Amino acid sequence: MRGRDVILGILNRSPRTGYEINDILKNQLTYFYDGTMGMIYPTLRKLEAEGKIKKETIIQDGKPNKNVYTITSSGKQEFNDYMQSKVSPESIKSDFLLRLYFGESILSDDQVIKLIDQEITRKQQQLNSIKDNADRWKEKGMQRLQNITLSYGINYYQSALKFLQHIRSQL
Amino acid sequence: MRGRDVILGILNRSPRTGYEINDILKNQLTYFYDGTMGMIYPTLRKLEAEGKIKKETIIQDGKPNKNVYTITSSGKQEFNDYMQSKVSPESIKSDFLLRLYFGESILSDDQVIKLIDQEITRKQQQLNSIKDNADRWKEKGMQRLQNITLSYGINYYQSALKFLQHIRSQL
DNA sequence: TAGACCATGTAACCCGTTACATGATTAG
DNA sequence: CTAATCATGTAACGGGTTACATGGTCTA
Repeated sequence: MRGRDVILGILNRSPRTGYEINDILKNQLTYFYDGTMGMIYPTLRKLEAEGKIKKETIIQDGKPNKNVYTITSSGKQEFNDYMQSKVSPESIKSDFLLRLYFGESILSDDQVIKLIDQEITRKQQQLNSIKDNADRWKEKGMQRLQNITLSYGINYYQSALKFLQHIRSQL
Repeated sequence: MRGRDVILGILNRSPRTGYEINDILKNQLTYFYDGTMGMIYPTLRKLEAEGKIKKETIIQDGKPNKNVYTITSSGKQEFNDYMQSKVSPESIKSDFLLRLYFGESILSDDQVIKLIDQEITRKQQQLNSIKDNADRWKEKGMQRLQNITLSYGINYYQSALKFLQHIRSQL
């Protein structure tokens, strides 16, 4: 699972600009793929050089020009190969948990509480954000399997929050 | 949160060999940091070159020699700086969810079921593995904050499993 | 008038992965 | 006799991040 698989998958649905891809990553894939703007353009460039996607420049009035990318048959081939390949295991990086792990006798009680409160706030914001977005997404048409990924995300944030609030109340 | 922070944090507790560091990553940090053997040695090498850690070679009989690494005061400084720095947001990469997201009209029903069943199996194994390990860890001495990270992990796997089993039963 | 949104890209760098390379002891 | 455990490293590569670079429109 590399950035190119994600981008190819998005373009496999419909042609998009780099900006739109960023939007999808931020709003629909947040809790299972963290791709940044800085990764999108270099990847699009490579994919284009390899002939996996095609660029079409659209001149706009009053707005910057946009480059719309379309997947080619060779790109579709690569995406299909990816979809049939072995699923790679999930990978999580939680700086929050790492600090708790190392925190004993390094962080003061106040610092620990602050750490947990901050994490609760972050998770709460993320939960709100995917919930807000879900409505717009549903209007534009959400597929059955995509709806499962959304519920997965909501369930994930909710259970993490419940746990964090529980331990918070115990100290 | 980079590999070096993790290694520095482990060595800040007590001197270790690369092999022992790997063991800790695999057994205690699995669900919030995915570091591989291939990352440990290069990082140890860099840290040593920078004077953040010191190597001491211990000649063993009947076993390969081992290199025990100890943190230096400059290494401690870097680790403390890390612990006081801003917490970076969690990042998750789930190939499983990505495939569900793209799966509509590409994967057959059978393939979707297989995907979910495989994920259930993986999560089940990870849960069993951290539970098994927790007993040994507790015997060797587990700190209060570390116990929170362990519970977090168990809670995470259990709620993911519950969700997956629920959607599995609905199709 | 400040901030958000639209919109794109490159060069240099860094971190980590992969592939390559070795080998003895111990438990089942 | 086979697999697991102990034990370490390097060279080359790749993917992604960071810093740098630009600028108009629209909304509060």
